[in-house]
Amino acid sequence: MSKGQPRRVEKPLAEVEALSPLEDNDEVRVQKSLAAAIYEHRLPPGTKLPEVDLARILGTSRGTLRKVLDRLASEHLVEQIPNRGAFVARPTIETTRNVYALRRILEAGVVRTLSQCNCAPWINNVRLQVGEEREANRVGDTSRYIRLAGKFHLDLAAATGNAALEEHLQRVVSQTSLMVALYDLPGINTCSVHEHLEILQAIEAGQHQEAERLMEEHLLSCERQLRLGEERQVVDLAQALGAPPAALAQGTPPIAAKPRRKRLGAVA
Amino acid sequence: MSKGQPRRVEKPLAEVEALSPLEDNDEVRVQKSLAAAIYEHRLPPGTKLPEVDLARILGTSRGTLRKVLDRLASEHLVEQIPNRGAFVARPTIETTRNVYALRRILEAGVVRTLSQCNCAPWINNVRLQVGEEREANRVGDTSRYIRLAGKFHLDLAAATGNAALEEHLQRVVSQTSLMVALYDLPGINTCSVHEHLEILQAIEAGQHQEAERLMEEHLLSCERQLRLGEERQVVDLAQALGAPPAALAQGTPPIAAKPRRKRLGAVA
DNA sequence: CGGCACTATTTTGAGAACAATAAATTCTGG
DNA sequence: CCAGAATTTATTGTTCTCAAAATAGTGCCG
Repeated sequence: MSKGQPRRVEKPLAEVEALSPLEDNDEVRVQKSLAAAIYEHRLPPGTKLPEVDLARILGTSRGTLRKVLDRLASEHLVEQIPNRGAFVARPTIETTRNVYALRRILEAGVVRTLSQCNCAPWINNVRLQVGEEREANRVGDTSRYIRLAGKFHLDLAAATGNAALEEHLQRVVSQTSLMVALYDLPGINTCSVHEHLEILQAIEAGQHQEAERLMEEHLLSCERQLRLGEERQVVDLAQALGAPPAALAQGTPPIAAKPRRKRLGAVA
Repeated sequence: MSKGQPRRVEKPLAEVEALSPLEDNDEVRVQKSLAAAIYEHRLPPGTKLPEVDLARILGTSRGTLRKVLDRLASEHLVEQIPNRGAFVARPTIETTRNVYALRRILEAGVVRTLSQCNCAPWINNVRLQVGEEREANRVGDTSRYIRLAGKFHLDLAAATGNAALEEHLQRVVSQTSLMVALYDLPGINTCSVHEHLEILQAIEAGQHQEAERLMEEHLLSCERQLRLGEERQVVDLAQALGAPPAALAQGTPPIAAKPRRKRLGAVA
């Protein structure tokens, strides 16, 4: 037989091969969209995330969206309440303190690791990005500023070449963004660009100890900018009464009802 | 109808209430089972995990098992290959080095944090457990020994009171178990009980620096016990040819085929 | 007029059936 | 007897449907 043509010819073969870095699978695309929206404060903590609406908005099926919500829940970016649905997470004050402490540990480790590497190739790129950071801050582009400020820390982690370290830091940095959204005073900006530059300088100069100290100090000052004294309820009320967000999140009610007690004795 | 009695009386109310801490949900039960089996080397790296079989064995539905596999994949305990299924993960040598480096960072942070706490209440319990550890090691109860050796590190993390730190360490410790299964020489035992005791001693004596140094040294020596020079393929062949596991994992072929190519959406 | 119980709607949770893909086997031709 | 291709089988992936739970709305009674 003429075997020049196997019978699979009708199968689309062009699109089967290249995929991973260029075009994204539906799942990862949806996950990135949602994670970015949460990270950049376009979806404030407590926002309800109804499955069908989100699926329609993001152009995917309910099943995949469900999977994405599960995964984001495992990263503590969303909370899932049984039979109630998913909400953008609202980390407690205690969690906030813990995560900042963890960040200090991780990022001190990053700086220490970097002190054994060659900084030359990447440090200039990072420095340029800090410039963009400053610019975004000046202009008032919050989303962009948040993204870049986080990217600074993640870039340092990436520069270590330790993918595991980078991944774990990614998680806590994402969580941190939620905490900033919850507890930060609106006018103040979290990461000081100046401190970022100082850290870079110390790294470049080979002053490990000093760089490590500066990083810990920087993270401490970030944490100190948060209002962690008050109860979470206060923040709720402020959000609920003070600012009707209207167009912020698509029509979502500004407060998420407290997960009522798990239905104890309904019948007395 | 007589409305004095609300109509919901016939609803079973006993089973509605208590659930969270005492009895486990199906999902978490299955996840714990699988994670424990992997952690304790009852399911060696590369083992195929077919959905229907596992679902039947663990007494759950395919859907929930699927969810559990997804979650374990996000913790890097299993690898998922599109259209091929899930396998117990086989971390590379590079990943192994990275994870050990991350453990050094995290656990040095644990010890540092502990130096600011009051050790009195918990340190005796931990010391008792190290005794059990030694006993399990002497008797040759591998599963128990693995569990206890890991538990030492996790207990220290738990003692810090930082849940986030504990959670992240949990992840890397679990991964470490896979690496030990892959790269450790069979006869040697990973965590030296003696070193654990030394670390406890230093913590109790308030010698922070020394405790931190001992911990890093301990983790370094754990990593050094692994054969990380050789390629992973060698280990594969050794497993495949040398030891027919038979009853180890239920009838699973000893090698996992190389992940071909990742797949794409495929819809034209 | 306010509170409570009931009904109805909406939303989530889970199972089952169906479709797609890769591996294994068998069949045919050289 | 071997090689290669087509079929068959087994396993995964997706979608759909149905049931359960919670919330919101409505009417009734105090």
